[in-house]
Amino acid sequence: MSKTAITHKTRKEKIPSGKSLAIVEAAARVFLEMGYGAASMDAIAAEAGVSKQTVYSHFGAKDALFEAIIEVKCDELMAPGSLKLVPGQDHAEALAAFARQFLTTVLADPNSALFRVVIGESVRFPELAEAFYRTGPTTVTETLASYLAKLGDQGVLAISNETASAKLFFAMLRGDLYMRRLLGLTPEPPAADIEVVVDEAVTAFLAAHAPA
Amino acid sequence: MSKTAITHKTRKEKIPSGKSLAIVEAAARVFLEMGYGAASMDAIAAEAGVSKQTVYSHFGAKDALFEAIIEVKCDELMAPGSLKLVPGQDHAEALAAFARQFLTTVLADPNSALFRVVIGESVRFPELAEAFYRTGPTTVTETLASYLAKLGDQGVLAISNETASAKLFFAMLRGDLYMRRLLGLTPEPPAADIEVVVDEAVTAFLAAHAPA
DNA sequence: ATTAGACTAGACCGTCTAGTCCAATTTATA
DNA sequence: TATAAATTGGACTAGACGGTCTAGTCTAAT
Repeated sequence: MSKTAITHKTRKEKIPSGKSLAIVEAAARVFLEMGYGAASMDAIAAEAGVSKQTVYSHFGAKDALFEAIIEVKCDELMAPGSLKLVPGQDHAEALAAFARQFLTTVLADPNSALFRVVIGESVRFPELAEAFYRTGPTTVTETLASYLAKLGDQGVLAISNETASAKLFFAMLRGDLYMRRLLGLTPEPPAADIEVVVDEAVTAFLAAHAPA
Repeated sequence: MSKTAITHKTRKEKIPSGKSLAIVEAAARVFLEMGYGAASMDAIAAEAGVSKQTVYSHFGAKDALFEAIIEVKCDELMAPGSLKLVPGQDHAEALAAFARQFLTTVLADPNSALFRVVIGESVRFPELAEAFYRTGPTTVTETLASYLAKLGDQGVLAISNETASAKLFFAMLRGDLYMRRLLGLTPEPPAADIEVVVDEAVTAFLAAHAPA
């Protein structure tokens, strides 16, 4: 009697299967587009092509579904190993390639929508904001910082505080274009626009860290 | 009968008088704290110590009230002339002072809440996002750009594109601390924390624009 | 004393939404 | 095929919310 498993764990509780996946994807679309408040469970069920009850069977409540969606999307954001920093080449080009990947990812449509929603709901869902910060900025900063430390040791760059320098580099990348994306004032930018930002940042960064 | 003037324009339609002001302030508090969706007109009326009908007499509807509040707050953000760039002194210190003012303002509590709300509601209220961008980033960038152009002409700094350089400078200021404020992960920072960011940004900026 | 308009408190309406319930139906499993 | 589990669809509850309306108070000018 109404014992519909709240947490879907039949068999292997692996990756969300058919319906569950459909719900997650639909919810992601609706939540990211409309925000938490304006998104209705009916809309999500309809978008998933699934009955409302099924949504509630898989995820118990709206906030739980929202949290699940955001966590999934945060992981996806970093998942594809896309943010790889490959050394070996000339360091300016390595930095540029890294920056290019970062900006392309971060400025892409679903991701900037994700950021917007996380910021907008950071009061109601502080844990999500923290999780976002941890999987996003923190991770990526550490990656760059350890690379910068290496460059510093090799004397290629003058690095006194690799973490601070890494943060500064990302700050340079999050410039005007980034802000306009945050405010929804600009569509997903073409690669050329990104390249301009990357060039400026890399140039300035290298100048600011030129070895003595 | 029941012809309570929708737009309160008795006498001189000046600055919002008693009740009107109370409503604006209460609405600002509630909207900035809870966001548009979660804020209820009842809560605003209660917070203002005013009847609901009075709120509706002064501002016709929820969205109108919200837009009014955001516009007022955007203006306040830039109003106090606080963002003055005073030349004359040593240019490093002028830049630092400007940066200090900027960050102190932008990281202050009601202002970062404002930014959060504008971002969160940028889909529903695109005009507000645009207005925010115009009164905020655009204005401040122009101020700095014209100063940088002067420094460039004097040969103090190597400035090839003053607007791009100004944007880069602000990007450097919007670093990790800024991001954590956006996500609501940190309370209003003490002046010392701001000073660190300012120093790093100014140092890097000057290094990147050192004259040949 | 009258009048007009701002204001109040709260009832009220219609709508929307989260969440529940259930009988009927589909799907999967054994 | 038979049985159990998952799903459906839609009715339903309960409450919040935007917005309106009413009845009545207060104040200041006429």
